[in-house]
Amino acid sequence: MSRLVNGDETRQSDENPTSTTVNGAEIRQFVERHERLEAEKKDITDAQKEVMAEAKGRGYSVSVLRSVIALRKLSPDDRAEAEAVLEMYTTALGM
Amino acid sequence: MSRLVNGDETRQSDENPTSTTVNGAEIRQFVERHERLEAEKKDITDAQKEVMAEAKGRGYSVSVLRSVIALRKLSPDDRAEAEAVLEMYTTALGM
Amino acid sequence: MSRLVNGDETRQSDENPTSTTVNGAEIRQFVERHERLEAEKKDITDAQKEVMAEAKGRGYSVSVLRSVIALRKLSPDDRAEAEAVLEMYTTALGM
Amino acid sequence: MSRLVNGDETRQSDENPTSTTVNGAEIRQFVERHERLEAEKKDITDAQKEVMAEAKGRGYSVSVLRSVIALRKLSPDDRAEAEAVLEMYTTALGM
DNA sequence: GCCGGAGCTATTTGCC
DNA sequence: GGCAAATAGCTCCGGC
Repeated sequence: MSRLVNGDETRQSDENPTSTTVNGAEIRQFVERHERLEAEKKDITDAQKEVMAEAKGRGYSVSVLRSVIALRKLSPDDRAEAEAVLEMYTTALGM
Repeated sequence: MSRLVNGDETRQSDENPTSTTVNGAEIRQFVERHERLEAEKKDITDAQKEVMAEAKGRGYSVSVLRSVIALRKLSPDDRAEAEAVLEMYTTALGM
Repeated sequence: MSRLVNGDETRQSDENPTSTTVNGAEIRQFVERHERLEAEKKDITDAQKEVMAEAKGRGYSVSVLRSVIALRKLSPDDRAEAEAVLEMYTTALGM
Repeated sequence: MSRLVNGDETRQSDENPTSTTVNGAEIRQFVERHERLEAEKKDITDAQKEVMAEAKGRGYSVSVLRSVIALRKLSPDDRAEAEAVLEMYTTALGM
């Protein structure tokens, strides 16, 4: 059976009765730091939703705004290619 | 069943020829706020990776840590129980 | 307390011991017909995935194909407007 | 993080000037197969609506029927149990 | 006729 | 890099 944790056997020894406590605290640190960051991400995601909701309230199309943001993410070359490919397909279909 | 754009959303009457400029600034506000938030999310994701990398460097299994976090996520209303589960897991792992 | 089923009390009377059987058969008919149709939908969805997988295997971009299909769904007017709105936004942003 | 198109997917060498026509037919095949399947799905969805409408006309609660179907979906591996649950519900409802 | 909730589709993220 | 699970957005249905 393989071990679920990485090597460094000394840190996992049963010889030291305090090691569990120490490791528990340590693992808890990592877990809670990660969870805290996760919560921050959620807050930001919510803020993004607010941005879109506000834009919608101002009369803008949320879906188009999303498209604009996606386009801005593309490098100019990528964007040119994206448009070229779409046009190639639509042209091939007579659209 | 899906539409690329919402029905009525131009928000552009032909009456005011300067509206494009004004809207340009407004659109830019929304777009840039959204992009800024996206960048923050990326920073946080990177920070999470650092947390995991550090934990790994301390000898912990990243996959086990992820499992622990996932378990805690399942019962957010009962943190005491979540902590008991965490302890059970760490104990079972000889930690 | 509100009743979960619609009126027509006579169909739910306890006076007739056979009504449960009759209604059980009837409800089962509806449920199973619905489930059968659901299974057919799933088969079709799977077939659609196969179509896309095959197209991908032939070297086409699945995402662009999806865009093409979405465009074909739009009425010519809707499509023109969608493109106009996107262009308006990108122009306003100097893109 | 998202791209509008996949990286290398043009599938169009410049060596063969007729490839667009050929690909047009090929693209059309994929697109139309997909659209045809979509239409079939719509027919089935309509049939499902008819089932529910008919059940409603027979005095049943659409929402309860949906619940029953959802329950059966949860344990597809144990149809006997699902049927027991169905009977329990129908009995509890005085049906 | 509108609002809220649920189901489904599509995109994204993590794993192999 | 591909695949699969998780998440978010969208659409539709039912209820008020």
